[in-house]
Amino acid sequence: MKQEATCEQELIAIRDSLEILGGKWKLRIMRHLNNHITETNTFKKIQREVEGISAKMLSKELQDLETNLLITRTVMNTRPITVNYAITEYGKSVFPVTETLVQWGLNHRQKIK
Amino acid sequence: MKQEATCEQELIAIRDSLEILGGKWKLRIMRHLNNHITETNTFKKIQREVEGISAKMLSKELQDLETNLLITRTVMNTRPITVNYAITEYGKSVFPVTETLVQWGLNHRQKIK
DNA sequence: ATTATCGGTTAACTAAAGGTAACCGGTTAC
DNA sequence: GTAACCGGTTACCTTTAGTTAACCGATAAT
Repeated sequence: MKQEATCEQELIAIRDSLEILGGKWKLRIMRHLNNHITETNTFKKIQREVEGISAKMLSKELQDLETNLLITRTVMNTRPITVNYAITEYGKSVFPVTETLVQWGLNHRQKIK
Repeated sequence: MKQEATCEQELIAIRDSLEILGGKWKLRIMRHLNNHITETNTFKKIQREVEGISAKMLSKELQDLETNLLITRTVMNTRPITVNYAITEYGKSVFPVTETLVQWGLNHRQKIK
């Protein structure tokens, strides 16, 4: 549901969101997982498809997202071992955030060209 | 209008958006200006109401936002001189982004408590 | 004359984010 | 046995973000 808040509370809410979702990679990872929600998403696959991210950053960002219950990490019983990352129900709540950023970015690109 | 894109283009769009709107302060400043769109927003007033921001950061962030045509800066003919910052028509397009972050932040705060 | 307000700038610094490259154990294919 | 793939970790370094405090000129109030 839509919630009401004072301007001050709104700014605090933005700060809270950015603490969890801010930085260069987290929202991109979340969007990617949401776009591939029916597939298995291994570490290497994510690294290939979220262009430019290093193993170190990906590892750290995935840990942060898991800590905040936005994704799950599952070690699969395969040879060689693979690890599947999946978005949680709660993680799906991030979709509107990524969607507005996608739309704004697409629109901005059109505007400046 | 809503635009369609491939997953790859979507991730690029998010990157583009974050290049312009990312960081700790820009979205908070934009939200504040949007919430006080009918008032005059002077430097000191913004600094008081966007809690925690230093003069240096505010100055820098306002310059960045002006460069990207999201806000205007107007020196007023008052004594002492005041400067009014106002959101542009284009700047209003950022509102949905801040709105989803506000809602997510409010919801998250409820969830973890 | 002194103090205060406005709208900043500057310098010096610290902290956080992010990048690069080497390396790890385990497994499988050649 | 050697090379390749998976899923990372570690150490080292650079860059960016952000903080603190001092200071500036102009104007106005006491």
